[in-house]
Amino acid sequence: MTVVTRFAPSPTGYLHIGGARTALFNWLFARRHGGKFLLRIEDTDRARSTQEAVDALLDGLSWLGLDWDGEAISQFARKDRHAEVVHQMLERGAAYRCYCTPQELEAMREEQRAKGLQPRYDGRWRDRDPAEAPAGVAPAIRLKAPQQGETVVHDRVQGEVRVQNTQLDDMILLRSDGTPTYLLAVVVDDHDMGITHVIRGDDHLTNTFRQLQIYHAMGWTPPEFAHVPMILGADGAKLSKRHGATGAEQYREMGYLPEAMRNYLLRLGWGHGDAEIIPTEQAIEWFDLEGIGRSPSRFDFAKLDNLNGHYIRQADDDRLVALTLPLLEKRLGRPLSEDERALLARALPGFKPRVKTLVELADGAMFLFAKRPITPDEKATALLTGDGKIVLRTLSDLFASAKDWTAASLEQVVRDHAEASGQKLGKLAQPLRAALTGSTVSPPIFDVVEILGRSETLARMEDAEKAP
RNA sequence: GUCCCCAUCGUCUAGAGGCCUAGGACACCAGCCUUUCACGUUGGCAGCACGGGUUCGAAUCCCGUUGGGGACGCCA
Repeated sequence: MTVVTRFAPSPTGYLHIGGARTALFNWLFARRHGGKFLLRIEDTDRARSTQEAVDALLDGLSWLGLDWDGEAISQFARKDRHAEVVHQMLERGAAYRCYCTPQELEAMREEQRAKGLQPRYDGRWRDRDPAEAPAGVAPAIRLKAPQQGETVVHDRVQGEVRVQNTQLDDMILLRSDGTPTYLLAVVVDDHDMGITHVIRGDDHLTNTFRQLQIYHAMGWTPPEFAHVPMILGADGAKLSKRHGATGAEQYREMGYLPEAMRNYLLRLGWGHGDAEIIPTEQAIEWFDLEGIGRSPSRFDFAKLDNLNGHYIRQADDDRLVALTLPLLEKRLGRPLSEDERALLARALPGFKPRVKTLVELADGAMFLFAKRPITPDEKATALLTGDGKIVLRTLSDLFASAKDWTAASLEQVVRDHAEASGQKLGKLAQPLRAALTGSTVSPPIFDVVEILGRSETLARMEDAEKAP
């Protein structure tokens, strides 16, 4: 049997990070088994389902590198088929018409709650003669659910989960306006699309009982289910806007690499022995449902940062330049020239091991393009007084007469001077760093000197000397 | 409120009754490396929620308590 999985988000305007992990698991499982990964947009709520909202979803998935097979399917477009199935159920006596008004149902629920009961439809139209139907009321169609026994979900993550059928009521399948409800649409679509494995958030676990009843009523074979525990915020509460970034594209903006996100999301709720760094190729080889944990996990930025730093170090230089370019241009408010791009490319290796995100990379590289005189930060300024100025004067002279402008030879010049004058190298390097980068933290300073070039270096040193 | 699920270091996890003196990773602390900060490397801190069982033996099985999460719509 060929594996067919799906990701079925409703368009909320962005790809929720929990949804992203669900999509990743489905994608991985399909790729692992040489199956298909389908995408279905649950767009039956017309108000929310704008084109922008759908595009945001697709963008998020594309960024994460989760490619789906075939065209994305619109659930809304399938509403006639959903209605058709409900009418089949009506014909075979598995469903019935309910003429209750929303007000009547609300009153009923209110009464039940007052008695401390679980609010449930009491089945008042289940066996009632349709001839008693009030005139002018369009009926909703409900499932004639079993009233005895129990419904059991054999879940690949949660195990065997059972509920008494008395806990479930006769759910609405088709609204009085003829549109299908979510529970029904999902089942029909999953069946028609040939989905073999439904991997989704465990907020759907209790929905599964009702969906199973629909499968049974139609005589369809249900797919395998795997309900993945949810992702919580650092404080253990359900992940929400309050926790900051909930959308995948926000992570892109914060400078995370898609491969780092994939690795992080994979390890959040799934494990394979002691493996931590799991590139996607390896993940496809290893991914299984057995490795999914059963308890909810908390989102941890520190670990994401660590992973992102790792993947930045691994990343190809040209790619990093391309990704950082727009961030720099936004900061500078102008495009980078060819020369400046080359400068960035040469400086990149120095930044790679010291940044966790592309944003940090862009921030760190800004000094390269700053207009003279640069503005040193507080700590750097402190290094550029008294002794610092003397150091710069001396180094300026040494550099000015240097015949070979390379990091190695310039470093040798400074080292020789340090030794001759009995000073520690750091004593000389720090004022230099402050003068050239405006900071006390930077890539190796002689690399910076080489990359900046003779004239810019000497000019910045002079600026710092002259500064009050 | 009713029903369902869950419970190992601060966080993510390994653990399928004896391989557990509970392992790894992140974070944190210290040493080394070093021109800064990182990277790298060495070491350290830190956990089986609690209470009962079952068993020769329990982090692992059972029950309860507590705590957390989810579901209860003519939303998805």
